[in-house]
Amino acid sequence: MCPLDWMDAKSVGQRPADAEAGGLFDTGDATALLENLNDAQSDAVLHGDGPMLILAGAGSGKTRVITSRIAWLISTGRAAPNEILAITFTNKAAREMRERVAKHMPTTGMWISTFHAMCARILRREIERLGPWTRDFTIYDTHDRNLLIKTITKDLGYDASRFRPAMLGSLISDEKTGRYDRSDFEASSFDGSVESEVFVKVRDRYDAAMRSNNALDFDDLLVRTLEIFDAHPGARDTYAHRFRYVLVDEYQDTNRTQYLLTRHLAGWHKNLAVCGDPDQSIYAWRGADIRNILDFEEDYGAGGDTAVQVVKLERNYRSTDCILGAAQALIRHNSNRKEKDLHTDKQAEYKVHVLECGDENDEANEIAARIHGLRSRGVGADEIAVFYRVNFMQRALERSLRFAGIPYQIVGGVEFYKRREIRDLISYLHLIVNAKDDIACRRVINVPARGIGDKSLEKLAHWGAERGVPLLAAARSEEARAEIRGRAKVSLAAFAGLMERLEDFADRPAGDALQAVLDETDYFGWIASSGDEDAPNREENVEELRTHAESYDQDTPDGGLRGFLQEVALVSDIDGMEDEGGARVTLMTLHSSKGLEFPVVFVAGLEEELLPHALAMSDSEDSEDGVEEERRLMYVGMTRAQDELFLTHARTRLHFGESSWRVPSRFLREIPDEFLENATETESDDDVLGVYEAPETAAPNLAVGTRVDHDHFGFGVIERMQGAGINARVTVKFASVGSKVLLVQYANLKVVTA
DNA sequence: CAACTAGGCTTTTTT
DNA sequence: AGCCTAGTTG
Repeated sequence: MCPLDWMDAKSVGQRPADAEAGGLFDTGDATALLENLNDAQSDAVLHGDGPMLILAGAGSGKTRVITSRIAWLISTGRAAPNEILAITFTNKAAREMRERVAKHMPTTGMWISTFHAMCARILRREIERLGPWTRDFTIYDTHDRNLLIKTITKDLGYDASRFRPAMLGSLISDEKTGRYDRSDFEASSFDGSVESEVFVKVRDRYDAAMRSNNALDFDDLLVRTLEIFDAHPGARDTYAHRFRYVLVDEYQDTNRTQYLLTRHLAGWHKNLAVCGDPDQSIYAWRGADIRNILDFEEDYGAGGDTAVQVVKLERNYRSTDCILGAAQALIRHNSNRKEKDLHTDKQAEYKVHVLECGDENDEANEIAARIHGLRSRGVGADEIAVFYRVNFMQRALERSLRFAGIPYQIVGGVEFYKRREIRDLISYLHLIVNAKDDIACRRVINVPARGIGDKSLEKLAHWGAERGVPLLAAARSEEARAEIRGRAKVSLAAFAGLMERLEDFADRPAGDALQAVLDETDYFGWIASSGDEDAPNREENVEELRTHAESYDQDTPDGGLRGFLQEVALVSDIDGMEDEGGARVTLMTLHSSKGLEFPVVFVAGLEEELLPHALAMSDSEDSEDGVEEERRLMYVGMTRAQDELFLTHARTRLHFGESSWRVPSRFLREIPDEFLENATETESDDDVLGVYEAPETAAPNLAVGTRVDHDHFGFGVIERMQGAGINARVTVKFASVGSKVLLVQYANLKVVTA
């Protein structure tokens, strides 16, 4: 096998279970594909050549249309499998689409992936055209990116707490995803300020560092591919000629760079089908530009020889009329949208439930209790999902579910690949493949702790920088080590030797390489001796990584360490979601829920400042744009539900260790009563911007004489209550320390019932 | 010079 | 409540 082709290994291994060996697919299969499609759906499936825009409302059977279309194109001989390019939003969606197409025919040679995975694949072949990079480049995730920016910022002598790496990083990203034009930058007050001066300096240094580290960040994957397409038409045409049909899903969430890539890829055959729903555009903050889909018709129709075929999928097969009605009523509050007539035949058995709760724990307990009820009614745990706006909300939910004995899985959150031990080991592997990866080297040079501290590291980095030599090369240089004394010097030599022994594993299977790292570093020994109470957990994580690597080797014999690292770099939260392994309730952010569906859905935290989120309203130029995107997010969440939908909010919530009063979300008021059950008390008597009145006492369940439990002071009895709302105070007589006056909102008192 | 401990400050969402 | 930074100790 040609070494450049190792990225193809994966698709080669894929073989549909029910494909007939050899032979073509009988045309009868094509008619079977069209069964049970409505008119609009079959229009989309049967569209011939030329551009097509599929406006697919929530739950309108979009995935089925795309997969049927692919199958139709192939079974009618319009395209060979390797002439199909389908781009999805997540790796999980790509995997599912491949599986569904595979039910009809072999998918060998078909490209079904995300933009990022596609670009990574192209770059593994083409990037050497751009100069310093080699095809062994490392992909940096956001965390790696921020680490590098931080060292650069400090290196330039700036205060990293004033110029925060994450902030600078997202500006760099904004530029690359085309969120801002150059002219926007120049026109803004940002230009010419100290901030912009710092930004420009950091950005240029970052760019240079990425080249010398032989690394690319997520945005670079797209941008560098685009650069190659622009500068090397021959290279571009290889792909443009190959892909006779191009399909892009979730088109409303593509950014400027992805738009341009799509233009290149579909530029030859011009058979581009895009699919999406402007009402579900929720990634503007990441550079997604809704104009891509809104202007598609004009864009691809104007001056072209074929008009754009526009198909509207407006029949919803997912939700009940009540859920759909509520969601539609909500989204109509967005002024900046095209109205569409989404309808369903499914009669509601239940209205949308609105649950008002005391605090975040009550909310979580209430959800757990409802789930318990649902399950005893025969609803499977895997048929239930809980969505929330921000990750920290997961903790309270998790605790309640665990307490209630309800099995659950969390998508995202403390992601597996973000855990320290996993990052350490992956960094070792990166360093084996790409010796120029200074971020990886910095990470592992003192892991396990071998007495190489900041000072030695900086000396080494300085030595390397002066000579334009990577950190690892410096560590391996006797001359560089001569500048360092004591135990650090000895350890450095040991580290150099270690890496030399690991070097050869670059071309070996991932499992072997990982095992070598574990052996060489005595990683388990180091975990065990750390005395960390978390040690067993960390060992387990490492075991899981080992299993992961081994199964990758098994499934992808030609992938090797490089292939494994690539896959790992691009896995997303949602990709880890398991469909098997016992029925479990799924917990995830609203953003992650896109594209999924569940019979029963809970959306928690329907409060102002949380949903819509405060930062979404403050940080865009136009706060109304921010609110509209939040409303779309809510819309996405609601339309995931098939039969039953619960919306919950709390009166107080603990955030940053402080409890505060919450105002129910405006989104609740925007849903007409007719769709709701248990309308909240704020419904009736509030004007448009109604303010939620805090109850007289901070906690209605507290009263003089109530027995309470306090985290620190233990048991006590309430002697006196004063103040109201946020100032409410109680005097509690504790068994241990006598009487104390406490602010109710901070005290976290639990009523003792027994 | 590296490992350990206390205070400050922060988190929206993710390929 | 946690993570990072700065200050302290071995």
